[in-house]
Amino acid sequence: MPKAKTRTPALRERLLAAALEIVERDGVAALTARRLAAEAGTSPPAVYELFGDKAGVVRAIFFAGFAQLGAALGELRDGEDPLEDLVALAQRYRRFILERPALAGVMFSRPFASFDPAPAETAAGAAVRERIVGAVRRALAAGRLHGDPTDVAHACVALVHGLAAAESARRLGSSAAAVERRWDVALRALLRGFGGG
Amino acid sequence: MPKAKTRTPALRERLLAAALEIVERDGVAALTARRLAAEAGTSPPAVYELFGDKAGVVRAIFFAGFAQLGAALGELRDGEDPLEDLVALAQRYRRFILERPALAGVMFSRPFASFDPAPAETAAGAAVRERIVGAVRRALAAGRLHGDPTDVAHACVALVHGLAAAESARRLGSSAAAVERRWDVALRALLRGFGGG
DNA sequence: GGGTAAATCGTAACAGTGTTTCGGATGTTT
DNA sequence: AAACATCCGAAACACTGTTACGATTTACCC
Repeated sequence: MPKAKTRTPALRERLLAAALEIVERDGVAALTARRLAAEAGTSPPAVYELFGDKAGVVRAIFFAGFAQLGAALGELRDGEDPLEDLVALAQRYRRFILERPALAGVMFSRPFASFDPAPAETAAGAAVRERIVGAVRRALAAGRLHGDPTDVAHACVALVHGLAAAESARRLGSSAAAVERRWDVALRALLRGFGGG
Repeated sequence: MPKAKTRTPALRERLLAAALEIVERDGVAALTARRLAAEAGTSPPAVYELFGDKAGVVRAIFFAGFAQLGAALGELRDGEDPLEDLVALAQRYRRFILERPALAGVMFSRPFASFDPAPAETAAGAAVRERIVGAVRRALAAGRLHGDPTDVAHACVALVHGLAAAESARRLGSSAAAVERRWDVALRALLRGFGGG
């Protein structure tokens, strides 16, 4: 038999952690196969065995980012007012972008890429979407919103995603106060339009 | 004296046209200095003399994209109902993004960290912003909407981007009718939330 | 006209990238 | 100890952004 394998799932996790660190420390441009391998104490071919290609590394970062965002949203507890829960979700969403700008850049950098129909990509954001959709459903059940649940949920998710992408590209305004106000104004307007107070 | 210069503004325009074609045909990853130079019948150093560096080429595409979007929106004529004008603008915006996903990707993602879209978009997107904010202002003047025009415009644009991202990821619904309805429902809810009837 | 000088162009080079090959190292088995 | 199967990473390959520099072309001057 051969010698013991070191290119294991454990090494994959170490590489992914190193990749996230490189991206957050030096930006996505600094993420190269050689640097990543060195940072994790291995060699470039290991990266290719474990991730396929460089796009695979970026894809893994993309997944990890949405997983972390989903976890952050999951920490929020449901309150009395489902509408305020939705606002709180949006605020947490925004805080994530502010705290991890480089990671958010990777997550929102391919806005309309004519991706190959990648079901995995949509799976990445499933937890995030689920959280928002759940709050919408509760608001509908409480009579605070009206309309088709799926339509309302899609609209809310789209607006939050659009605001996140805009802020991540620094396109939502120059002053922090203006950006924050725009999140609030936009979200409350949409909720009001769906019958919310 | 020297020989006649060929790296003129005219060549710059030919290069820019070739760059747009490459991006739309093969994606932004296929845009390399050598390919671009070959496509325009010149050599790589010409690209660097006329655009500075590769980021300069991308920046030029960014500007050209907003000019084209501004022209597309400019073709729409004002109607009687400012709210319907806004809906029509959104639909045209949507069509642009879906018809030219690669170009839209360059325009609405942050291609380079050193390239801050905020001030650049101020210059490039002037016509676009003018068109949307103008329609919002008319709606405000007609008493059909309420709020800060810039805030309202940003909210509309964010929603449009979010819906476009969802649609191009095939996440907005399976049937064309459902997708269409969701665009309409979401947009009209937002306008309603801003005081539109 | 011939020679000089200036200015332009594109070839070729440099460093660094993603990616793959392959020879040597490693451990197991007989 | 010898044979063997397997794994790893140094090195190679094609390509990238970018730049230095020699070849080439033109205008001018004597």
